[in-house]
Amino acid sequence: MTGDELRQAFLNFFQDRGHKIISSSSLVPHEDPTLLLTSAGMVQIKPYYLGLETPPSPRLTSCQKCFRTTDIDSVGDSKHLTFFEMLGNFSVGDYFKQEAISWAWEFVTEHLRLPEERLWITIYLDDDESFAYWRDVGVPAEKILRFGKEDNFWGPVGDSGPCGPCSEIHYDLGEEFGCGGPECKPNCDGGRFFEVWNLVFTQYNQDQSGRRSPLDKPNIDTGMGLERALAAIQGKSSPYETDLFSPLVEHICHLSGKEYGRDENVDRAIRIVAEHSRGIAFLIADGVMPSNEARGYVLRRILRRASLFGRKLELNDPFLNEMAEVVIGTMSHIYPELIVNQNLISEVIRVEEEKFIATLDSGLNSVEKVIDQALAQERVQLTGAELFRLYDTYGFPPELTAEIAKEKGLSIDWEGFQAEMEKQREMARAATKTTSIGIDVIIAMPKVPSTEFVGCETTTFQSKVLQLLVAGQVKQTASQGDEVDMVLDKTPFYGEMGGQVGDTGEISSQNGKVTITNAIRAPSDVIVHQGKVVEGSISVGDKVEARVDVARRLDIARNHTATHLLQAALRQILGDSVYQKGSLVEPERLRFDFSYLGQITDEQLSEVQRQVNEWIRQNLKAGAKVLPYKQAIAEGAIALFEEKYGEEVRMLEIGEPAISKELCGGTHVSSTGEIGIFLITSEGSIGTGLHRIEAVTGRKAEALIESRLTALQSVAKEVEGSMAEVPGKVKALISDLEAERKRVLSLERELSRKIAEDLPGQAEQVNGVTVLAARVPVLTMPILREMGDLLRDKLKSAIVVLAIVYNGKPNFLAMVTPDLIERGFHAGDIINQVARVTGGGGGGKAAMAQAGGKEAAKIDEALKLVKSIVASKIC
RNA sequence: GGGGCUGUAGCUUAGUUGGGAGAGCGCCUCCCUUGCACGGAGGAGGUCAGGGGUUCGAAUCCCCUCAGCUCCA
Repeated sequence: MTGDELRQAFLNFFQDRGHKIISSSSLVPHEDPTLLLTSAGMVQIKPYYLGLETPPSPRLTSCQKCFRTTDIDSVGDSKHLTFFEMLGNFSVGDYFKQEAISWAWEFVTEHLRLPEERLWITIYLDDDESFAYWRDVGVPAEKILRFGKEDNFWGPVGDSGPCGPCSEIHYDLGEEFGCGGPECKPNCDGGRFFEVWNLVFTQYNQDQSGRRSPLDKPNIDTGMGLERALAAIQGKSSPYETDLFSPLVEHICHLSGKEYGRDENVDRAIRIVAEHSRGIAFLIADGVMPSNEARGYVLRRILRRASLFGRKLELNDPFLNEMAEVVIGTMSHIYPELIVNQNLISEVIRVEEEKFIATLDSGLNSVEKVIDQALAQERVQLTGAELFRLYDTYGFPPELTAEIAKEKGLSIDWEGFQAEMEKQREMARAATKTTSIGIDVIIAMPKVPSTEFVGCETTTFQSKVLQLLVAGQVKQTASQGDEVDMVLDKTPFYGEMGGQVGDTGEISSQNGKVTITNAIRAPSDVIVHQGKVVEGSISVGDKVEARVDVARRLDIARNHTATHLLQAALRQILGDSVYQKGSLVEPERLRFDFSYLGQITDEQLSEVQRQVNEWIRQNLKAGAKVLPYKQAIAEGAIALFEEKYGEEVRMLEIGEPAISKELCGGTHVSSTGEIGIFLITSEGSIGTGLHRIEAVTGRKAEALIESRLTALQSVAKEVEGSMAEVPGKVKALISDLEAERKRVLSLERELSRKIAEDLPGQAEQVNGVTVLAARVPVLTMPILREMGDLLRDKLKSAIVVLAIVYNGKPNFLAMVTPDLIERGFHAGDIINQVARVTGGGGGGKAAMAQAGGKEAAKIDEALKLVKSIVASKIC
C-alpha cells in the first residue's frame, strides 16, 4: 500500500460509515489566534466542539497537514517529524468510545492488515469502559496497558476546557529494535514501539479550579500519523523508508553522492534535509514568509537547519530549491497550493538560503575573534557563554563553532552552553503571559441566529431587535444613556471583517433612537451593533429602522474597491509573488500589506498608481457573484483565507473581462468611476519581504491634492516663480546656499589667518613661558581650532588660550606645545579653570582642549587668569 | 511576548572615563603608462538612523522611536 492509497483508504473507510470528508485546512490557523500553526486534525473541528459553529455533519473525517514546532531539534532520528499528515475521524456529540474503538481496530487489522500480534493498546488508568471495548474486539487483556495522565489523558489546552482520556494503538517493530530490556513496552523510549493511532475521548469539561464535569455530549477526536502508519504497513522502521520520503532521500543522495544507510551521521543529515524540505515548501505555500518572529521564524529555523545539514553532506551551494521541486512534484496532486505557489516557494527559498550563507560568512569573523582571544589567553576550551553569545547574537550554529574550534585545538563546554540556553528559555517562559481568548464571553451569550446582511443592496432597512446587551449583561430594555450591544434579525450594517471597518449610523424605533458607533462580527456571523441610546428606550422585539451613515459607507466602499484594484495592479507590475498579508479599509484611507521580495522603485510605484487610475477612468463594473469555493478558485480568484469544505463564497469581479477576482464579503462601489482619484500616500517596508502601501481615494484624495497644491503654490510665491519652476528654483537656491556657505567658510578662514598674524605680538612672557590669551572675532569653533593650530606652529613653544562668543556664550580653546607638556602644563586643566570663571567647565587632552561657559561678559576676566595659572604652576 | 547585537562617505568599515569625523575600495580632475585589481598627485562626497535629555561641549553617556540581524517562547 502506498501513501496515497493509505490516505484514500482511510477517508473512504470513514465515509462509508457516515462521515463527511472535509479537506485539509491551512497550516496557518486563521480563526484561532492562540495557535502558531495547525498542529492536529482537530484544529478546524474545535469550533464545533466548543459549540461556536454548527458542523456540516456530526461525523467528519479528514487528512490534515500539520506542523509541530516542539521537536524541531529532535528531527533526524527515525521518529520525529515537524511536518506530517494526520488522518482523523471526528464525532461531534454523535458516536463515542465503542464505535471509535471497533472501527479503529477493524481498519487497522482488516484494511491495513497489520498483524494483530504486533499491536498493543494503551488506555488511561481507570478507563475500564475502553478496556471492555478493546476486549470485545479481541485484544488480549495482557496487551492492554494502563498509563497515567502524562501518556493517556488529553487536554485541556490551557487551564480549562474540554478534555478526556485517550487510548492508543501501538505497533511493535520487533525485539531487535528495542532497548533490550524485558520491560520494553509501548511508551518506552527505545525505537521498538511507535504510536500508530490516538483515540481521544473528550468527555469532560475542566473548569479553572481543575474540577472536571462530564459533558452532555462527549466527542471523539482521533489522529493517525500518515507517515508512521505507512512505515508499519510497509514493514519499515521509519517513515523515511516509505514512498512518502524515498523520492526526497534519493534526490539528496543524487545531489550529494552519498548513500543512505551506511553511516549514521550521514543518514541523520539526510533525514533532516528531507524532513525540513517538506515543511519549508508547505509553510511557504500557505503564505508564511521567513522572519524573526512567530511562524516566519519557524520557517527560517528549519530552512537554516536544512541548509546547515546540507553542508554536512558537502552540499555547499544552494540546493534547497531543488528539494522543494521534488516536494512539489510528489505532493501537489493532493495539495494544489504547492503548484499554485511554485514561483513564490522557489523565490523565497533562494533568497533565504543565500541570506543564511551570508550570515555564516559574517559570523565566521566573530568566531575567529573569540577563538583568537581564547588562544591568546592560553585556554583549551571555549566557554558555554562564548558559544551561546555567537549563537544568540549572531545566529552562528554552535555545531559549526565547535568544528572550527576543534581545528584550533579548543574543546567546547557544552554543559555551559545548555545552561545558558535554559536560562534564556526560562526568561522567555516567565515573560509569556497566558493570553486568554475571548471565547468564554461569546459562549456566555445566549444563542442567536446568524444575522442576514442586506447592506450590499440597501443602507436603510426595517428590522427587529433580537437581543440587547447593556454593559455585557443580557437585558430586555435599554434606556437613554445606556451603552448597548444590539443584534437584529437582518441588518444593512456591515460588521467589521476582512480589514473593512464596521458601519456607523442610527437605529430607531417608535420609542427611541440609538446612535451606532461600530458594528462587529461575532462568530457564526452574528452582527453586533454597538452604540448608545440617545433618545427614549429600545427593547427586544421592537420594530426598528436601521440606517447606515451613507456618506461614510461610500468612502469605505471607494477605498475597498480601490484596494482590489491596487492588488491587481501590484500583481500586474511586480508579479504574482505579491501576496496579500493584511489590509485595512477605513473611510479616511486604505492600507495594504503584502509580500514582495526586493525593493519597489519609485517608478514602479507611480506605474501602479497610474494603472489604478486608468482602471478608474475606464469606469469598470464591479459586481459580486456567489459560487462554490472550488469553482471560484478554478476561475482564478484570489483567496486570502481558504474557506471550508464546499461552502458557497462571494466573489467580487471588476471589469469585463475581469481584471480582478477576489473572494470578498465587503461592500464595494458598483463601478470604478465612483472612486474618483486614487493616490498612494506612502510605501514602506514593515519587515523582511513585507511592504505596506497606504493610499486615499475620493474626497480624501481631492483634499490631499488641494492641500499639496496650496503648499506648492505658497512655495512658488516664496521663490517668485510659477509652480512648474519650483523644483528648478529650489534646486538652484540650495546649490547657491551651499556655495555661499563655502564662500563664508573660506572668508572666515582668511580672516582668521589675518588676525592670527597680529596675535603673536600680544603674547607675554610669564617666567620664560610664552603665553597668549586673547579674545578673537572668529565665528565658529572649527575656525578657532585652525587658528589655534596656526598660532601654535608660529610660536613654536607657547601656551595659547583663545576665546570667542558663539550663540551668545563664551567658548574657549587652549593649545600647549609638546615641550611645555613635558614641563607639566596640561591644556585641559588650564581651560577648565579659565572656563569656570564664566560659569562653565571644560577639558580635553594635554595638547588641545576646549571649553564653554555661560557669561560672555566675564571673558576678559577669565583670560586674565591664564597668566596667573601659568605663574602658579612654575612656583 | 522577552532578551542580545548593529545602524558612521556610494560600498566595506575604524573611532579606547565625552574634547579636531578617519581608512580601504569606488567616483571626479590632472600626470604617467598600450596589457594583469597599473602607478603618482589632487579633489568631491557625512543631518555619525531619527527625536529628546545630561553637559560649556555628544558619533561616544542616558531615555524614546525607527530599521536590520539574531536567539528564546
